[in-house]
Amino acid sequence: MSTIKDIAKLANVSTGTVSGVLNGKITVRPETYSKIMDAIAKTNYRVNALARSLRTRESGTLGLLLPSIVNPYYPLIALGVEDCANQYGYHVFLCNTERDTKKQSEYVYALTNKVVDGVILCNTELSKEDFAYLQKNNIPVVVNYPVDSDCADEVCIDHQDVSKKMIQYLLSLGHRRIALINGPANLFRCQERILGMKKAYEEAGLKLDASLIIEGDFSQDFAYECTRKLFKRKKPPTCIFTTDYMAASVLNAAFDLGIRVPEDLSVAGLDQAVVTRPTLTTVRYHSYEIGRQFAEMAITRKKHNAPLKKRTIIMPSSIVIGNSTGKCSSYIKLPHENTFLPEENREMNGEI
Amino acid sequence: MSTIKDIAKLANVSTGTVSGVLNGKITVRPETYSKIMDAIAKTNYRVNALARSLRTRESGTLGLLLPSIVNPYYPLIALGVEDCANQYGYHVFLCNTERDTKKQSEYVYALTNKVVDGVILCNTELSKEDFAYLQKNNIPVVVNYPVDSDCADEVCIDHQDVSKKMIQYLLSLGHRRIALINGPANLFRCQERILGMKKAYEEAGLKLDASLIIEGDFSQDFAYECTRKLFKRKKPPTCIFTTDYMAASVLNAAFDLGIRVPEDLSVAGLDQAVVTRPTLTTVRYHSYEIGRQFAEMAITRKKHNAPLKKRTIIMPSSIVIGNSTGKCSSYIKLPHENTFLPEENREMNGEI
DNA sequence: GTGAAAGCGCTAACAT
DNA sequence: ATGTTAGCGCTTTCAC
Repeated sequence: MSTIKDIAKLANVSTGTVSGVLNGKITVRPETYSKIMDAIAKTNYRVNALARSLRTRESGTLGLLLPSIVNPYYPLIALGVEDCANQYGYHVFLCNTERDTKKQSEYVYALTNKVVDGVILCNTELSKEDFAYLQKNNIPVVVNYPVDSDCADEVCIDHQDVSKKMIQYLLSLGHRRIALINGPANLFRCQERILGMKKAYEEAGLKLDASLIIEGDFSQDFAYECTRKLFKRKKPPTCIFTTDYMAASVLNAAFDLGIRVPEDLSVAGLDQAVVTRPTLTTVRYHSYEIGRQFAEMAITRKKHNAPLKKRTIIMPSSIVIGNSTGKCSSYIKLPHENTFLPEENREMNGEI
Repeated sequence: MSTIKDIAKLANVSTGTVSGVLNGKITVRPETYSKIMDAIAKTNYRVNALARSLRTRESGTLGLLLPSIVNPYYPLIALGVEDCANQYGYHVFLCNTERDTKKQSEYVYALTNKVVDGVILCNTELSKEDFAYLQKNNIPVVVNYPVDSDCADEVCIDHQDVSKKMIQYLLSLGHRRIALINGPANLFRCQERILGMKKAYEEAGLKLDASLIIEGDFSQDFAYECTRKLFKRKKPPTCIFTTDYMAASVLNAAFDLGIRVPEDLSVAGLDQAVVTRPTLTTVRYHSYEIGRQFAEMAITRKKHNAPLKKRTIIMPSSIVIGNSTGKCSSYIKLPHENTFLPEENREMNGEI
């Protein structure tokens, strides 16, 4: 490997000149320029990014923390992050934490050691210590959930609103027993989804059966088993609302149970990450764009020398109606069910 | 950020001692040891990996080139690579090339600049120049297809054998019009799959309709459209064989066309990356393990100081029978079809 | 066992 | 316009 010194010697100039030319920071005589370029071509010279970063304190790398890479939602985001980063000449360390707090910490510290220019926390809620550590080291942080810090940027989705609107839509189809297969209850977005659901019920003057809000772990296995269990209940749901990845599993479970979708069960997803039959009613998040925003935020914050005020973007989202949801029917009316109008429906005061 | 100098000053020792202790390369008096440790704890010191790498020429990072990240096969591999790398204290640059030759090149050069300890080329067939460049820079390279170089390791799958066995299985079900929705014809594994298919037909004494071998681009859109087109043919296939990601799309297309799987059409996949209904007959590759092997190879090659001989591993694979394949029937016998035993079948000499 | 000092390859003042 | 030089933070001889 040739170094800047070799180039300087070959071109009969100083290393400073070579460096200046390479970075477009100085103007030189055309003669000098070509001498340098010739030398570079001859030696196949390439900058050592490590040495450069050591001096400039810029590494041209971003760390992207994801809770999963198997859930198809995240590759979509990673794609956006990567594309945008590449456009800026940046690269991305992919850090798949598997929702493991320890792995999260390790990544945070490892990334700091490697002097990344920014860290993107996608659905990765760090501990106070880890977050503080990033801040102390002046590493630009971009998150997709609200944080206290004034100097971390946020690329968010109004999860509460999304959830509320979807539930409203499902209620409008006549569903009164909607199960929410949620993620871990301590996560912000999961709490928001519950709130949105509650609001939708409240505003409709309906009461919500709390047993239909289920805390899961975002895994397909859980969703599958959960669906089976729901259908062992005396009053199974007429509709299941969950993330796309889990919804795919719900569809499979329904298939295996001989439950028709949407005739017997409506299924609604969240984040438009899977392609199924029947097609899924879901919420489009523009994941790729979210990814791009993540990178954009991190990089611009780094490039900005002056301290930047916190920036918050709420990304748009829209409900996409598929074939997995339909009017609520009573196909799976169980023997023990009241054959009269169920009490839930009565609460709707004839709005159906 | 505190440096090794700060620690040295605080502990009243030299930087060399601190460094030696930190890397476990020297033994010091317990007293000295605790002085250093105290100082480190007090200052929250963390090594600067950049500076260290600049000296040691080891960065603790691997570059992983993938042709796609949306195809669920690749996240699975990435997971394996990452986990194994992490165990060795390494990190992974995820490089999603989208099968774009230019992006591939750019990544190769960028990674070299950043002084990666190894590059994993997963289904990424580099140009001669790019490959040579890596070799010239002494960067350990691991591939999953045969390469000329004596010093690149190979973690392969016997694609020909896999393809042959699957086709044999499908033939055994009575299928005689099996369509192969393949990837780009210039790719090694795609060629191998064709060869395997041909062998299976040959050995069965059957002749293969070349028009059923279709060059695709691994995209779901292509697979979907391709399926539709196949069913516009006078003689549609009774079976479609393709990769899992595309197979999922084939299932969707069949659903949309009202074609029942497996009654009207059998579908077989490759790489066990999707979960569908009906469940897919596919080939299990142990993708996660492949990923681990990738990382293992790259890292051990780097750690080995003496030049290592080329290592080649053939990873096992096994056919997994799902519900997407079944005995060939004549459900979709079209009016123009001969009602007598089709000529293809006659070639089987009564073996059916 | 520990310290001093050179140097990895680069950039950025500061000279000229 | 170009050269000189210090130094980023670390490791590693080589002394002692």
